[in-house]
Amino acid sequence: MTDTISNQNINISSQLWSMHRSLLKFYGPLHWWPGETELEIMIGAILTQNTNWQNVSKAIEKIKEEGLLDVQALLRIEAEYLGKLIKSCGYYNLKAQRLKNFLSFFYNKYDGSAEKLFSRNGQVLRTELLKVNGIGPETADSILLYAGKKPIFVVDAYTRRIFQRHGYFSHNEDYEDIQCFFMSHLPCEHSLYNEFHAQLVMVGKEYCKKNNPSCPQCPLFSFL
DNA sequence: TGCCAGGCCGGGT
DNA sequence: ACCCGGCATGGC
Repeated sequence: MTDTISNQNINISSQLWSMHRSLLKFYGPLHWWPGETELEIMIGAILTQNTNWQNVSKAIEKIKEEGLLDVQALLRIEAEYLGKLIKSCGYYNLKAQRLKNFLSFFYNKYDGSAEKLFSRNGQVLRTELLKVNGIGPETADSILLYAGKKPIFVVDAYTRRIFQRHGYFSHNEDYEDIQCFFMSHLPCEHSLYNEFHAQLVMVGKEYCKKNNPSCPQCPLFSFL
C-alpha cells in the first residue's frame, strides 16, 4: 500500500522532471522575469493580472519614460495620473490603486528596500503580501519567486489548463492544492521553479489556449 | 468581428 | 464555503 503510493509519487516526480527537461531543450533558458530591478518585476506582477504581457510592457515603458519607476515617486503622483500611464494594460483604475496599495506597504514597512523586504522568510512574507488589497496568491508568489528568488512555485491559468489536459487535475482544485502538487514532487529550488513556470507560460501561450485543442507541434504532446 | 489575456475583490447565497 | 459580476485595453 505505502509502496504503491510512494511509487506513484516517484513516478509523478520523474514525469514532471522529464517535462521540464523537454521544455528546456525546446526553448532553451528563458531568463525570467522580464524586468531589470526587483521593483520593476513587482510592478509587472501586479499589472499582468489577467492581462497580456505585451500590454503590460507598454505600461512599464510609459512609467520609465516619465522617470517614475521609483517607489516614492509613484506614491507621490495621483492615482488618476498613474492610471493614465498604465492605461494600456487594462483595468487601469483598479491597478493604479493596487499598485499604490502595494507601494505603501513596501515603503511603510520596508523603506522601499527590496533587500529588507526579501530578508524576510518566504512564507512569512507571503502572508504579509496576501493582506495587501489587490495581491492574491499568484501575484504574491510571482513577487516572491521572481523578485525575491524564494523557492515558491507559481500557479497560473496556463499551469492549471496544461495539467488538466494531461489528466493530473480535475476542475475544482484550489490554488494551494496545485501549488502543493508541484512543490511536493519537485526539488525545492528557486531556479527550477523559475524556469518551469516560465516554460509553462510559453507552452500555454503558443499551444494550450482556451479553445485550442492540443496539437503535435506542442513540446509536451508526447506526454499526453 | 469576437474572443482572449501570466487575477482579484466584494457581495450574495 | 462556493459562485458570480465587475474591472478594460490591445492583438489576432
